[in-house]
Order: sequence, then C-alpha cells, then structure tokens
Amino acid sequence: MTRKATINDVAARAGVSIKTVSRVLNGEQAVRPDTRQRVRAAVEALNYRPSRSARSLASGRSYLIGLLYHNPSANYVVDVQHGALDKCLENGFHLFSHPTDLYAPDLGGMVANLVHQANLDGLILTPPLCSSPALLAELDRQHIPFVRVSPVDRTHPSPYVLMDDVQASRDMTTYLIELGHRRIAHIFGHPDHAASEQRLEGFRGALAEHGLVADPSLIVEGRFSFETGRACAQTLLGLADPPTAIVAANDDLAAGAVMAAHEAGLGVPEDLSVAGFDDTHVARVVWPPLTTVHQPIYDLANAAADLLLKRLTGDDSGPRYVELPHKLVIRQSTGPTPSD
Amino acid sequence: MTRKATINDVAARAGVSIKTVSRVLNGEQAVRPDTRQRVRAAVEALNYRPSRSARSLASGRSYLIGLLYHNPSANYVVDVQHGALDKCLENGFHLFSHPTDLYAPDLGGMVANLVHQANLDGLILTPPLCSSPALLAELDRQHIPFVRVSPVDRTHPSPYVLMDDVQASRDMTTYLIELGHRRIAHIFGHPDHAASEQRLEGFRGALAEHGLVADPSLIVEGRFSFETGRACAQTLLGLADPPTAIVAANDDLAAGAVMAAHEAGLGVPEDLSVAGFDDTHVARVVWPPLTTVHQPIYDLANAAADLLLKRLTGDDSGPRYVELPHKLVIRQSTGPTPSD
DNA sequence: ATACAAATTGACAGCGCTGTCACATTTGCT
DNA sequence: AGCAAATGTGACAGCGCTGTCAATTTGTAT
Repeated sequence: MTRKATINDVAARAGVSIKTVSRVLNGEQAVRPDTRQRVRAAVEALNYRPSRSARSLASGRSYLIGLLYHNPSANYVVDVQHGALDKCLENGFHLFSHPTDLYAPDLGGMVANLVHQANLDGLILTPPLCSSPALLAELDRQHIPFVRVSPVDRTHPSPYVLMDDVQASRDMTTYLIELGHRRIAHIFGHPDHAASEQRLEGFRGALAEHGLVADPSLIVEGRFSFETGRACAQTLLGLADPPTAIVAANDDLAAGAVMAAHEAGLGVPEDLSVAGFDDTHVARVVWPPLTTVHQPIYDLANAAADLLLKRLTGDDSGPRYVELPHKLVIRQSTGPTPSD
Repeated sequence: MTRKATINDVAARAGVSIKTVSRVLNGEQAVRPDTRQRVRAAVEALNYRPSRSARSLASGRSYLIGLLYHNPSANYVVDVQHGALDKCLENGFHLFSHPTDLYAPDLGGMVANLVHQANLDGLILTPPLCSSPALLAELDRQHIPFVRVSPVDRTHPSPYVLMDDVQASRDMTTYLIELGHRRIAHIFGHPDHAASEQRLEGFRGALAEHGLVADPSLIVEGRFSFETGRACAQTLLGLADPPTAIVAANDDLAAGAVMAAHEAGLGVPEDLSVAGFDDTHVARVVWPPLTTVHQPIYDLANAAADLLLKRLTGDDSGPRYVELPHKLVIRQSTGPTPSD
C-alpha cells in the first residue's frame, strides 16, 4: 500500500492548485463546474480523505462535537449517542461522548476545560445538564456553541429540540381515566430533571379536565430508578384507600412499581394498572410489558446535532428549535378498573 | 479572556526553546531537572494545553482511539465506554465510540476506512467483532494496532483482556446442582458470540463433574435477547419432563425465561430457578431479581485501553493479556429444587 | 589543566491544510 | 467595442507542534 494521498496529490492530478481542491472540498461557491468535476474525480481516484489534524490546525475548527450526559439510563444514552453520531458522520464531523457530573463543584469550568482540551466545536447537552444555569452561563461567557435536548427553560436563546412532555403525560393519564380509573397515583421523576415537573403537570391537567382532584397522598417522589419506584409503590399500596392505577414518570420507576405489586400479591393489570414513560428497553423486559409513552430519543438527538451543525457551518436559515411528536404505546401493564 | 497559550508562550516564559518544552511535555529523558521544573511552572502558570491538531499533524499520531461494538446490550456498551474512556483521558487520549455492523459486506475495509478517516491510533474490539477473522486479518494487513475484549481465539498475537467464561458458567451450574437440581437446562447465547460456546462448555463441564449427563433437549439456542429467552423457556417448560432450573447465557435471556415462567403460572424460584449472566441492569429490574454472574465490564475495558495505550506509547514491558475474576451474585431467582 | 564522551539544548524544516490577497478570466452593461 | 464588476484561480504564509541534527554545556578521565 502506498502512502496516504494528500491534497497536493489531488491538485497535481486534477491540474489545479491545492487551494482549488480545498475550495471544492469545503463546498465553496467560486469554482467552475468543470473544474469542480475534475477535482472530484481526482479525489475519487486517489481515495483521498483530508487530514482532520491539518484541516483543524489551519482552520481553528476541530470538526468534533461533544455530547454530554449525566447518567440517565444506558438505553437513553446509547440512543442519544447513535442519533447524534449518525448526523455528525453524515456531515464529516465526529462525536465525542462524555459522561459529566451534574454535581461537580465547578461544572462550568470543567466542561469549558474539556471543550478546550479536546478542542470541540460545539456541545449537545442532554437533561439534566441542559438545565444547569451555571453551565449555560459559563458556556455563553466563553462563546461555546451548544444545543439542548429536552430543555425546560425555553427562554434561553440557544437552540433546542424536545417533545411535549406535558401533553404526553396528559395523554397517558387521560387514557387511564377512560379505562375507568378514578384513584390514579403519580410517581414523580427526579427533582434534578425538570421534565419531571412537566410530567406531573400533564398528570394534574388530565385529572382536572375530567373533574377529578389530585389527592396529594397519591403523588410521591421517586428518583427515576427501579428501587425508588418500588419503594414509592409500596407506600401507595399501603394506603388506606390505595390507587387502582399508577402513572410513573419513567419506565424504571414503573418497573419498580410492578415489582412492588407482585410482592404485595396484586396482579398487574387486574388489580393495579401501571404506566411508564420513555419506552426504553426495560418496558419490554418486565412482566407484564409496560404501557408507556414512546419518546423519540434517537430522532431528538439527530435533530439536535443537525441544529448544531447548521449553526456551526454558518447556516442560520433553519429553525432554532424542533418539536417531535410522542406516541402512546399500549402494552399489557394497564387495563380496566378492577370490578370488585 | 486572552487568546489560548501556545508552546511559544510557554517557552518564552520558561526561558527555553519550544523544543525543550516539547520534550518536557512528552516526558523525554534528556532534560535537566531544574529546566523541567521551570517549564512545568510556566505550563501551570499559563494553563497551557497543547493543541491536539498541531501535535497530531506534526507527529503523525492522533491521540485518538476507537472503540467498536456491535449492538450488545446498552448496559454493556455504556460500561465498556466508561471503562475505556477513563483510561484514555488519564493518558491524554480521547475515545471514539462507534457502533459497527458485524455483517457489513466489507467489514474490514469499512473499519480500516474509519480508522484512516478519523486518523485513529488504535482500536478496542468488543465481542463479537473481536472474533471476526476477516476483520482481524485486514487490521493486521494495514498494521492497525488493536486489543480485544473477551476474545475466544487466543492464538492471534494481539493483546486481549478477558474473564474466564467457562469457569464462571461452571460455577453457576455447580451452584444450582448443589441446590439440589438435577434437570438443568441451558439457554445458549448467540451463535455469533463465541463466549456462548464457552458458557455452554462450562455448563456441560459442571454436569459431567457431578456425574450428570446433559440432556440434549434441555439445551436450546437463543439470541441473547429477552424475546428469544422467553421463547426458549416456553419450549423447555412444554417438555414432558421439564427442567427445574435454567442457566441462561445472559441476563436478557434469563429475564425472558422468568417471564415465560410467570406466563405458565410457575413461581420463580419455587417451581423454577433461573440464573442469568453478566449482571447488567436488567438483572436488578425483573421480578424476582436475577442470580447471575458478575462480569467486570468496566474493568475489562479499562484494562484493554491500558494495554493498547502502553503498546502505542512503545512500552512493551507489560503483559500482553489480562484475566479478571468473575463473581457469582446470588439474588432471588434461584432456590432449592421444588419438593413435590 | 586538557581532551573527549555524554548529556542538554536549540535552530529549523516541515506535517497537510485554510485564509488572505493578488492576479486572471469572464460577464454585464453602455 | 470598451470598461467595471463579478467570478474563478493560484501563490504563499502560517496554524502549533515534533523530528532531525547540529551546537552547546557538562562530566570524566587523564
């Protein structure tokens, strides 16, 4: 195998200067079509790939973007990574995934340092990182471009993508009400994740719309984990007048609730309906499989990367934000009110 | 904020040439201690971080390594990523995670292309990619350094890390035998994953050691998924003389088997014991929580990265392979033989 | 001291690309 | 036809670092 082709080889073969090759590669306009064609052919013939280091050194850009996350479920992380990575590769960028501690004492400084060290061109922030005011402020201060996935604060000027958590939660709750349930409980997500508030809001909204009042004792606070879901459900089932249905703020909580029901000798959904949220792998793995809200994680991340790349390449024509639709996935963990 | 410091700034401040700064940064020996100290101080004072592009362009190395995986479970992927990433950052490298299709027509070429395009210094291959002879051959041909995680073929000269799958499976099976089980079934992993063979081998070995014969009808082939685990268990439970225990080749299969038991009205572990493998998140999420083998995924990946980096930085003193211990995790999906 | 080897250090030329700016060629208009 | 304004193209200087090799300093044995 011969040594890797450089821009000089391409230029020589196409009979143009290296600068012209550079122009073609970067999609600049001022190149005549036939010249462009000749360059393209030479690139093809030599299987030429520009060196990212050289390009990056000369241009000051790295063609690298960072994806930051703080320990949501593995399924969430992997889906987000794929969505973002696919879009990056499509555009000649690469993706650098990085777990990031939301509680780090100097989160902003730490992230800024990471960005400089790895020379990242921009960031994708996933929840709950995207709602850390300190982080956003530091990124703004250092002029680091970023987009947010599922943010709650829509006032910050950075681009974002999301789905309507409030409406999704409202839909799920309404579905249970229509199944005949009246005493419906909610397991709250996690105080760090602002989406939790929205899911609670949707829950309350649906009840109100149907003339039901939310019994405060039926709203308990979990931490987005299986274990807390189980504990919360135990509390709920121990009540004098326990609920006939539970809307959990994510699938892990719901899985925990299902386990608590089993432990209490209750059948799901005969005695207790349980609904999850997100439609992660877990939803299909527990017994019975969970009715849940499908959140388009891959697509959200894909759209987020798209927004960021557009911005980085100076294309300001598109929208600054994207909202994607959700979908109720009805499986077997929910059913009509027990008749007793 | 001032512009980012370069090697020139450091050199000027330390009163040496840039070459000397470079020497200190790269840990070369021929620098007098006091000079080294002065340079270190200047680096510190200016918060200087070498530019990876420049370094990479000049040296021909990228300080980037790739982690390739083919769709094992999300939990596996995330753990592997973290293990490898932590070690990379520790050594001033960065990590690119990349899903890779084992069945791609030209897997070797595709990977080689990725390596060249992203200018990766080396690769970490996870199962089942690490046992694709075509891929290994192509990487060898192109002199691309790599290490393998949990390979089966130990004859290939590349470094690797693994745990003893055969022994782990033997331990689990022995545990069930000691619990009194005699009719023990095995749900085979996935034909693509060579570890499946080893887990079967350990299973057979344990039976043989205790004078039991493996009934061929008690060995069924799954695909490492929840759904196939469920289907396999249905087959097993439909037998005239069904097993009292099942050793599944991973947690997802085991979770599926547990579900099939529930569907058949069998209690776990009263009527049927089910054991998993890997100790992923799923093992703690199903009901009852799974007895399983803890596989040190993070540590394996960490060790793999370590081996690769040592090799890349020319340190050939260490071992070429690492074996890490496994551990039985006894939870509630296994119990004594039903008394009937 | 003196000569010579060894240990340090520096000068300088790239690595492969993009940005700037100047030059060459077209196009549009009178 | 003639000139200004586009449009297309190339020469060349870096980007910030490492590799090479020569120059300088230091140590050691006469």
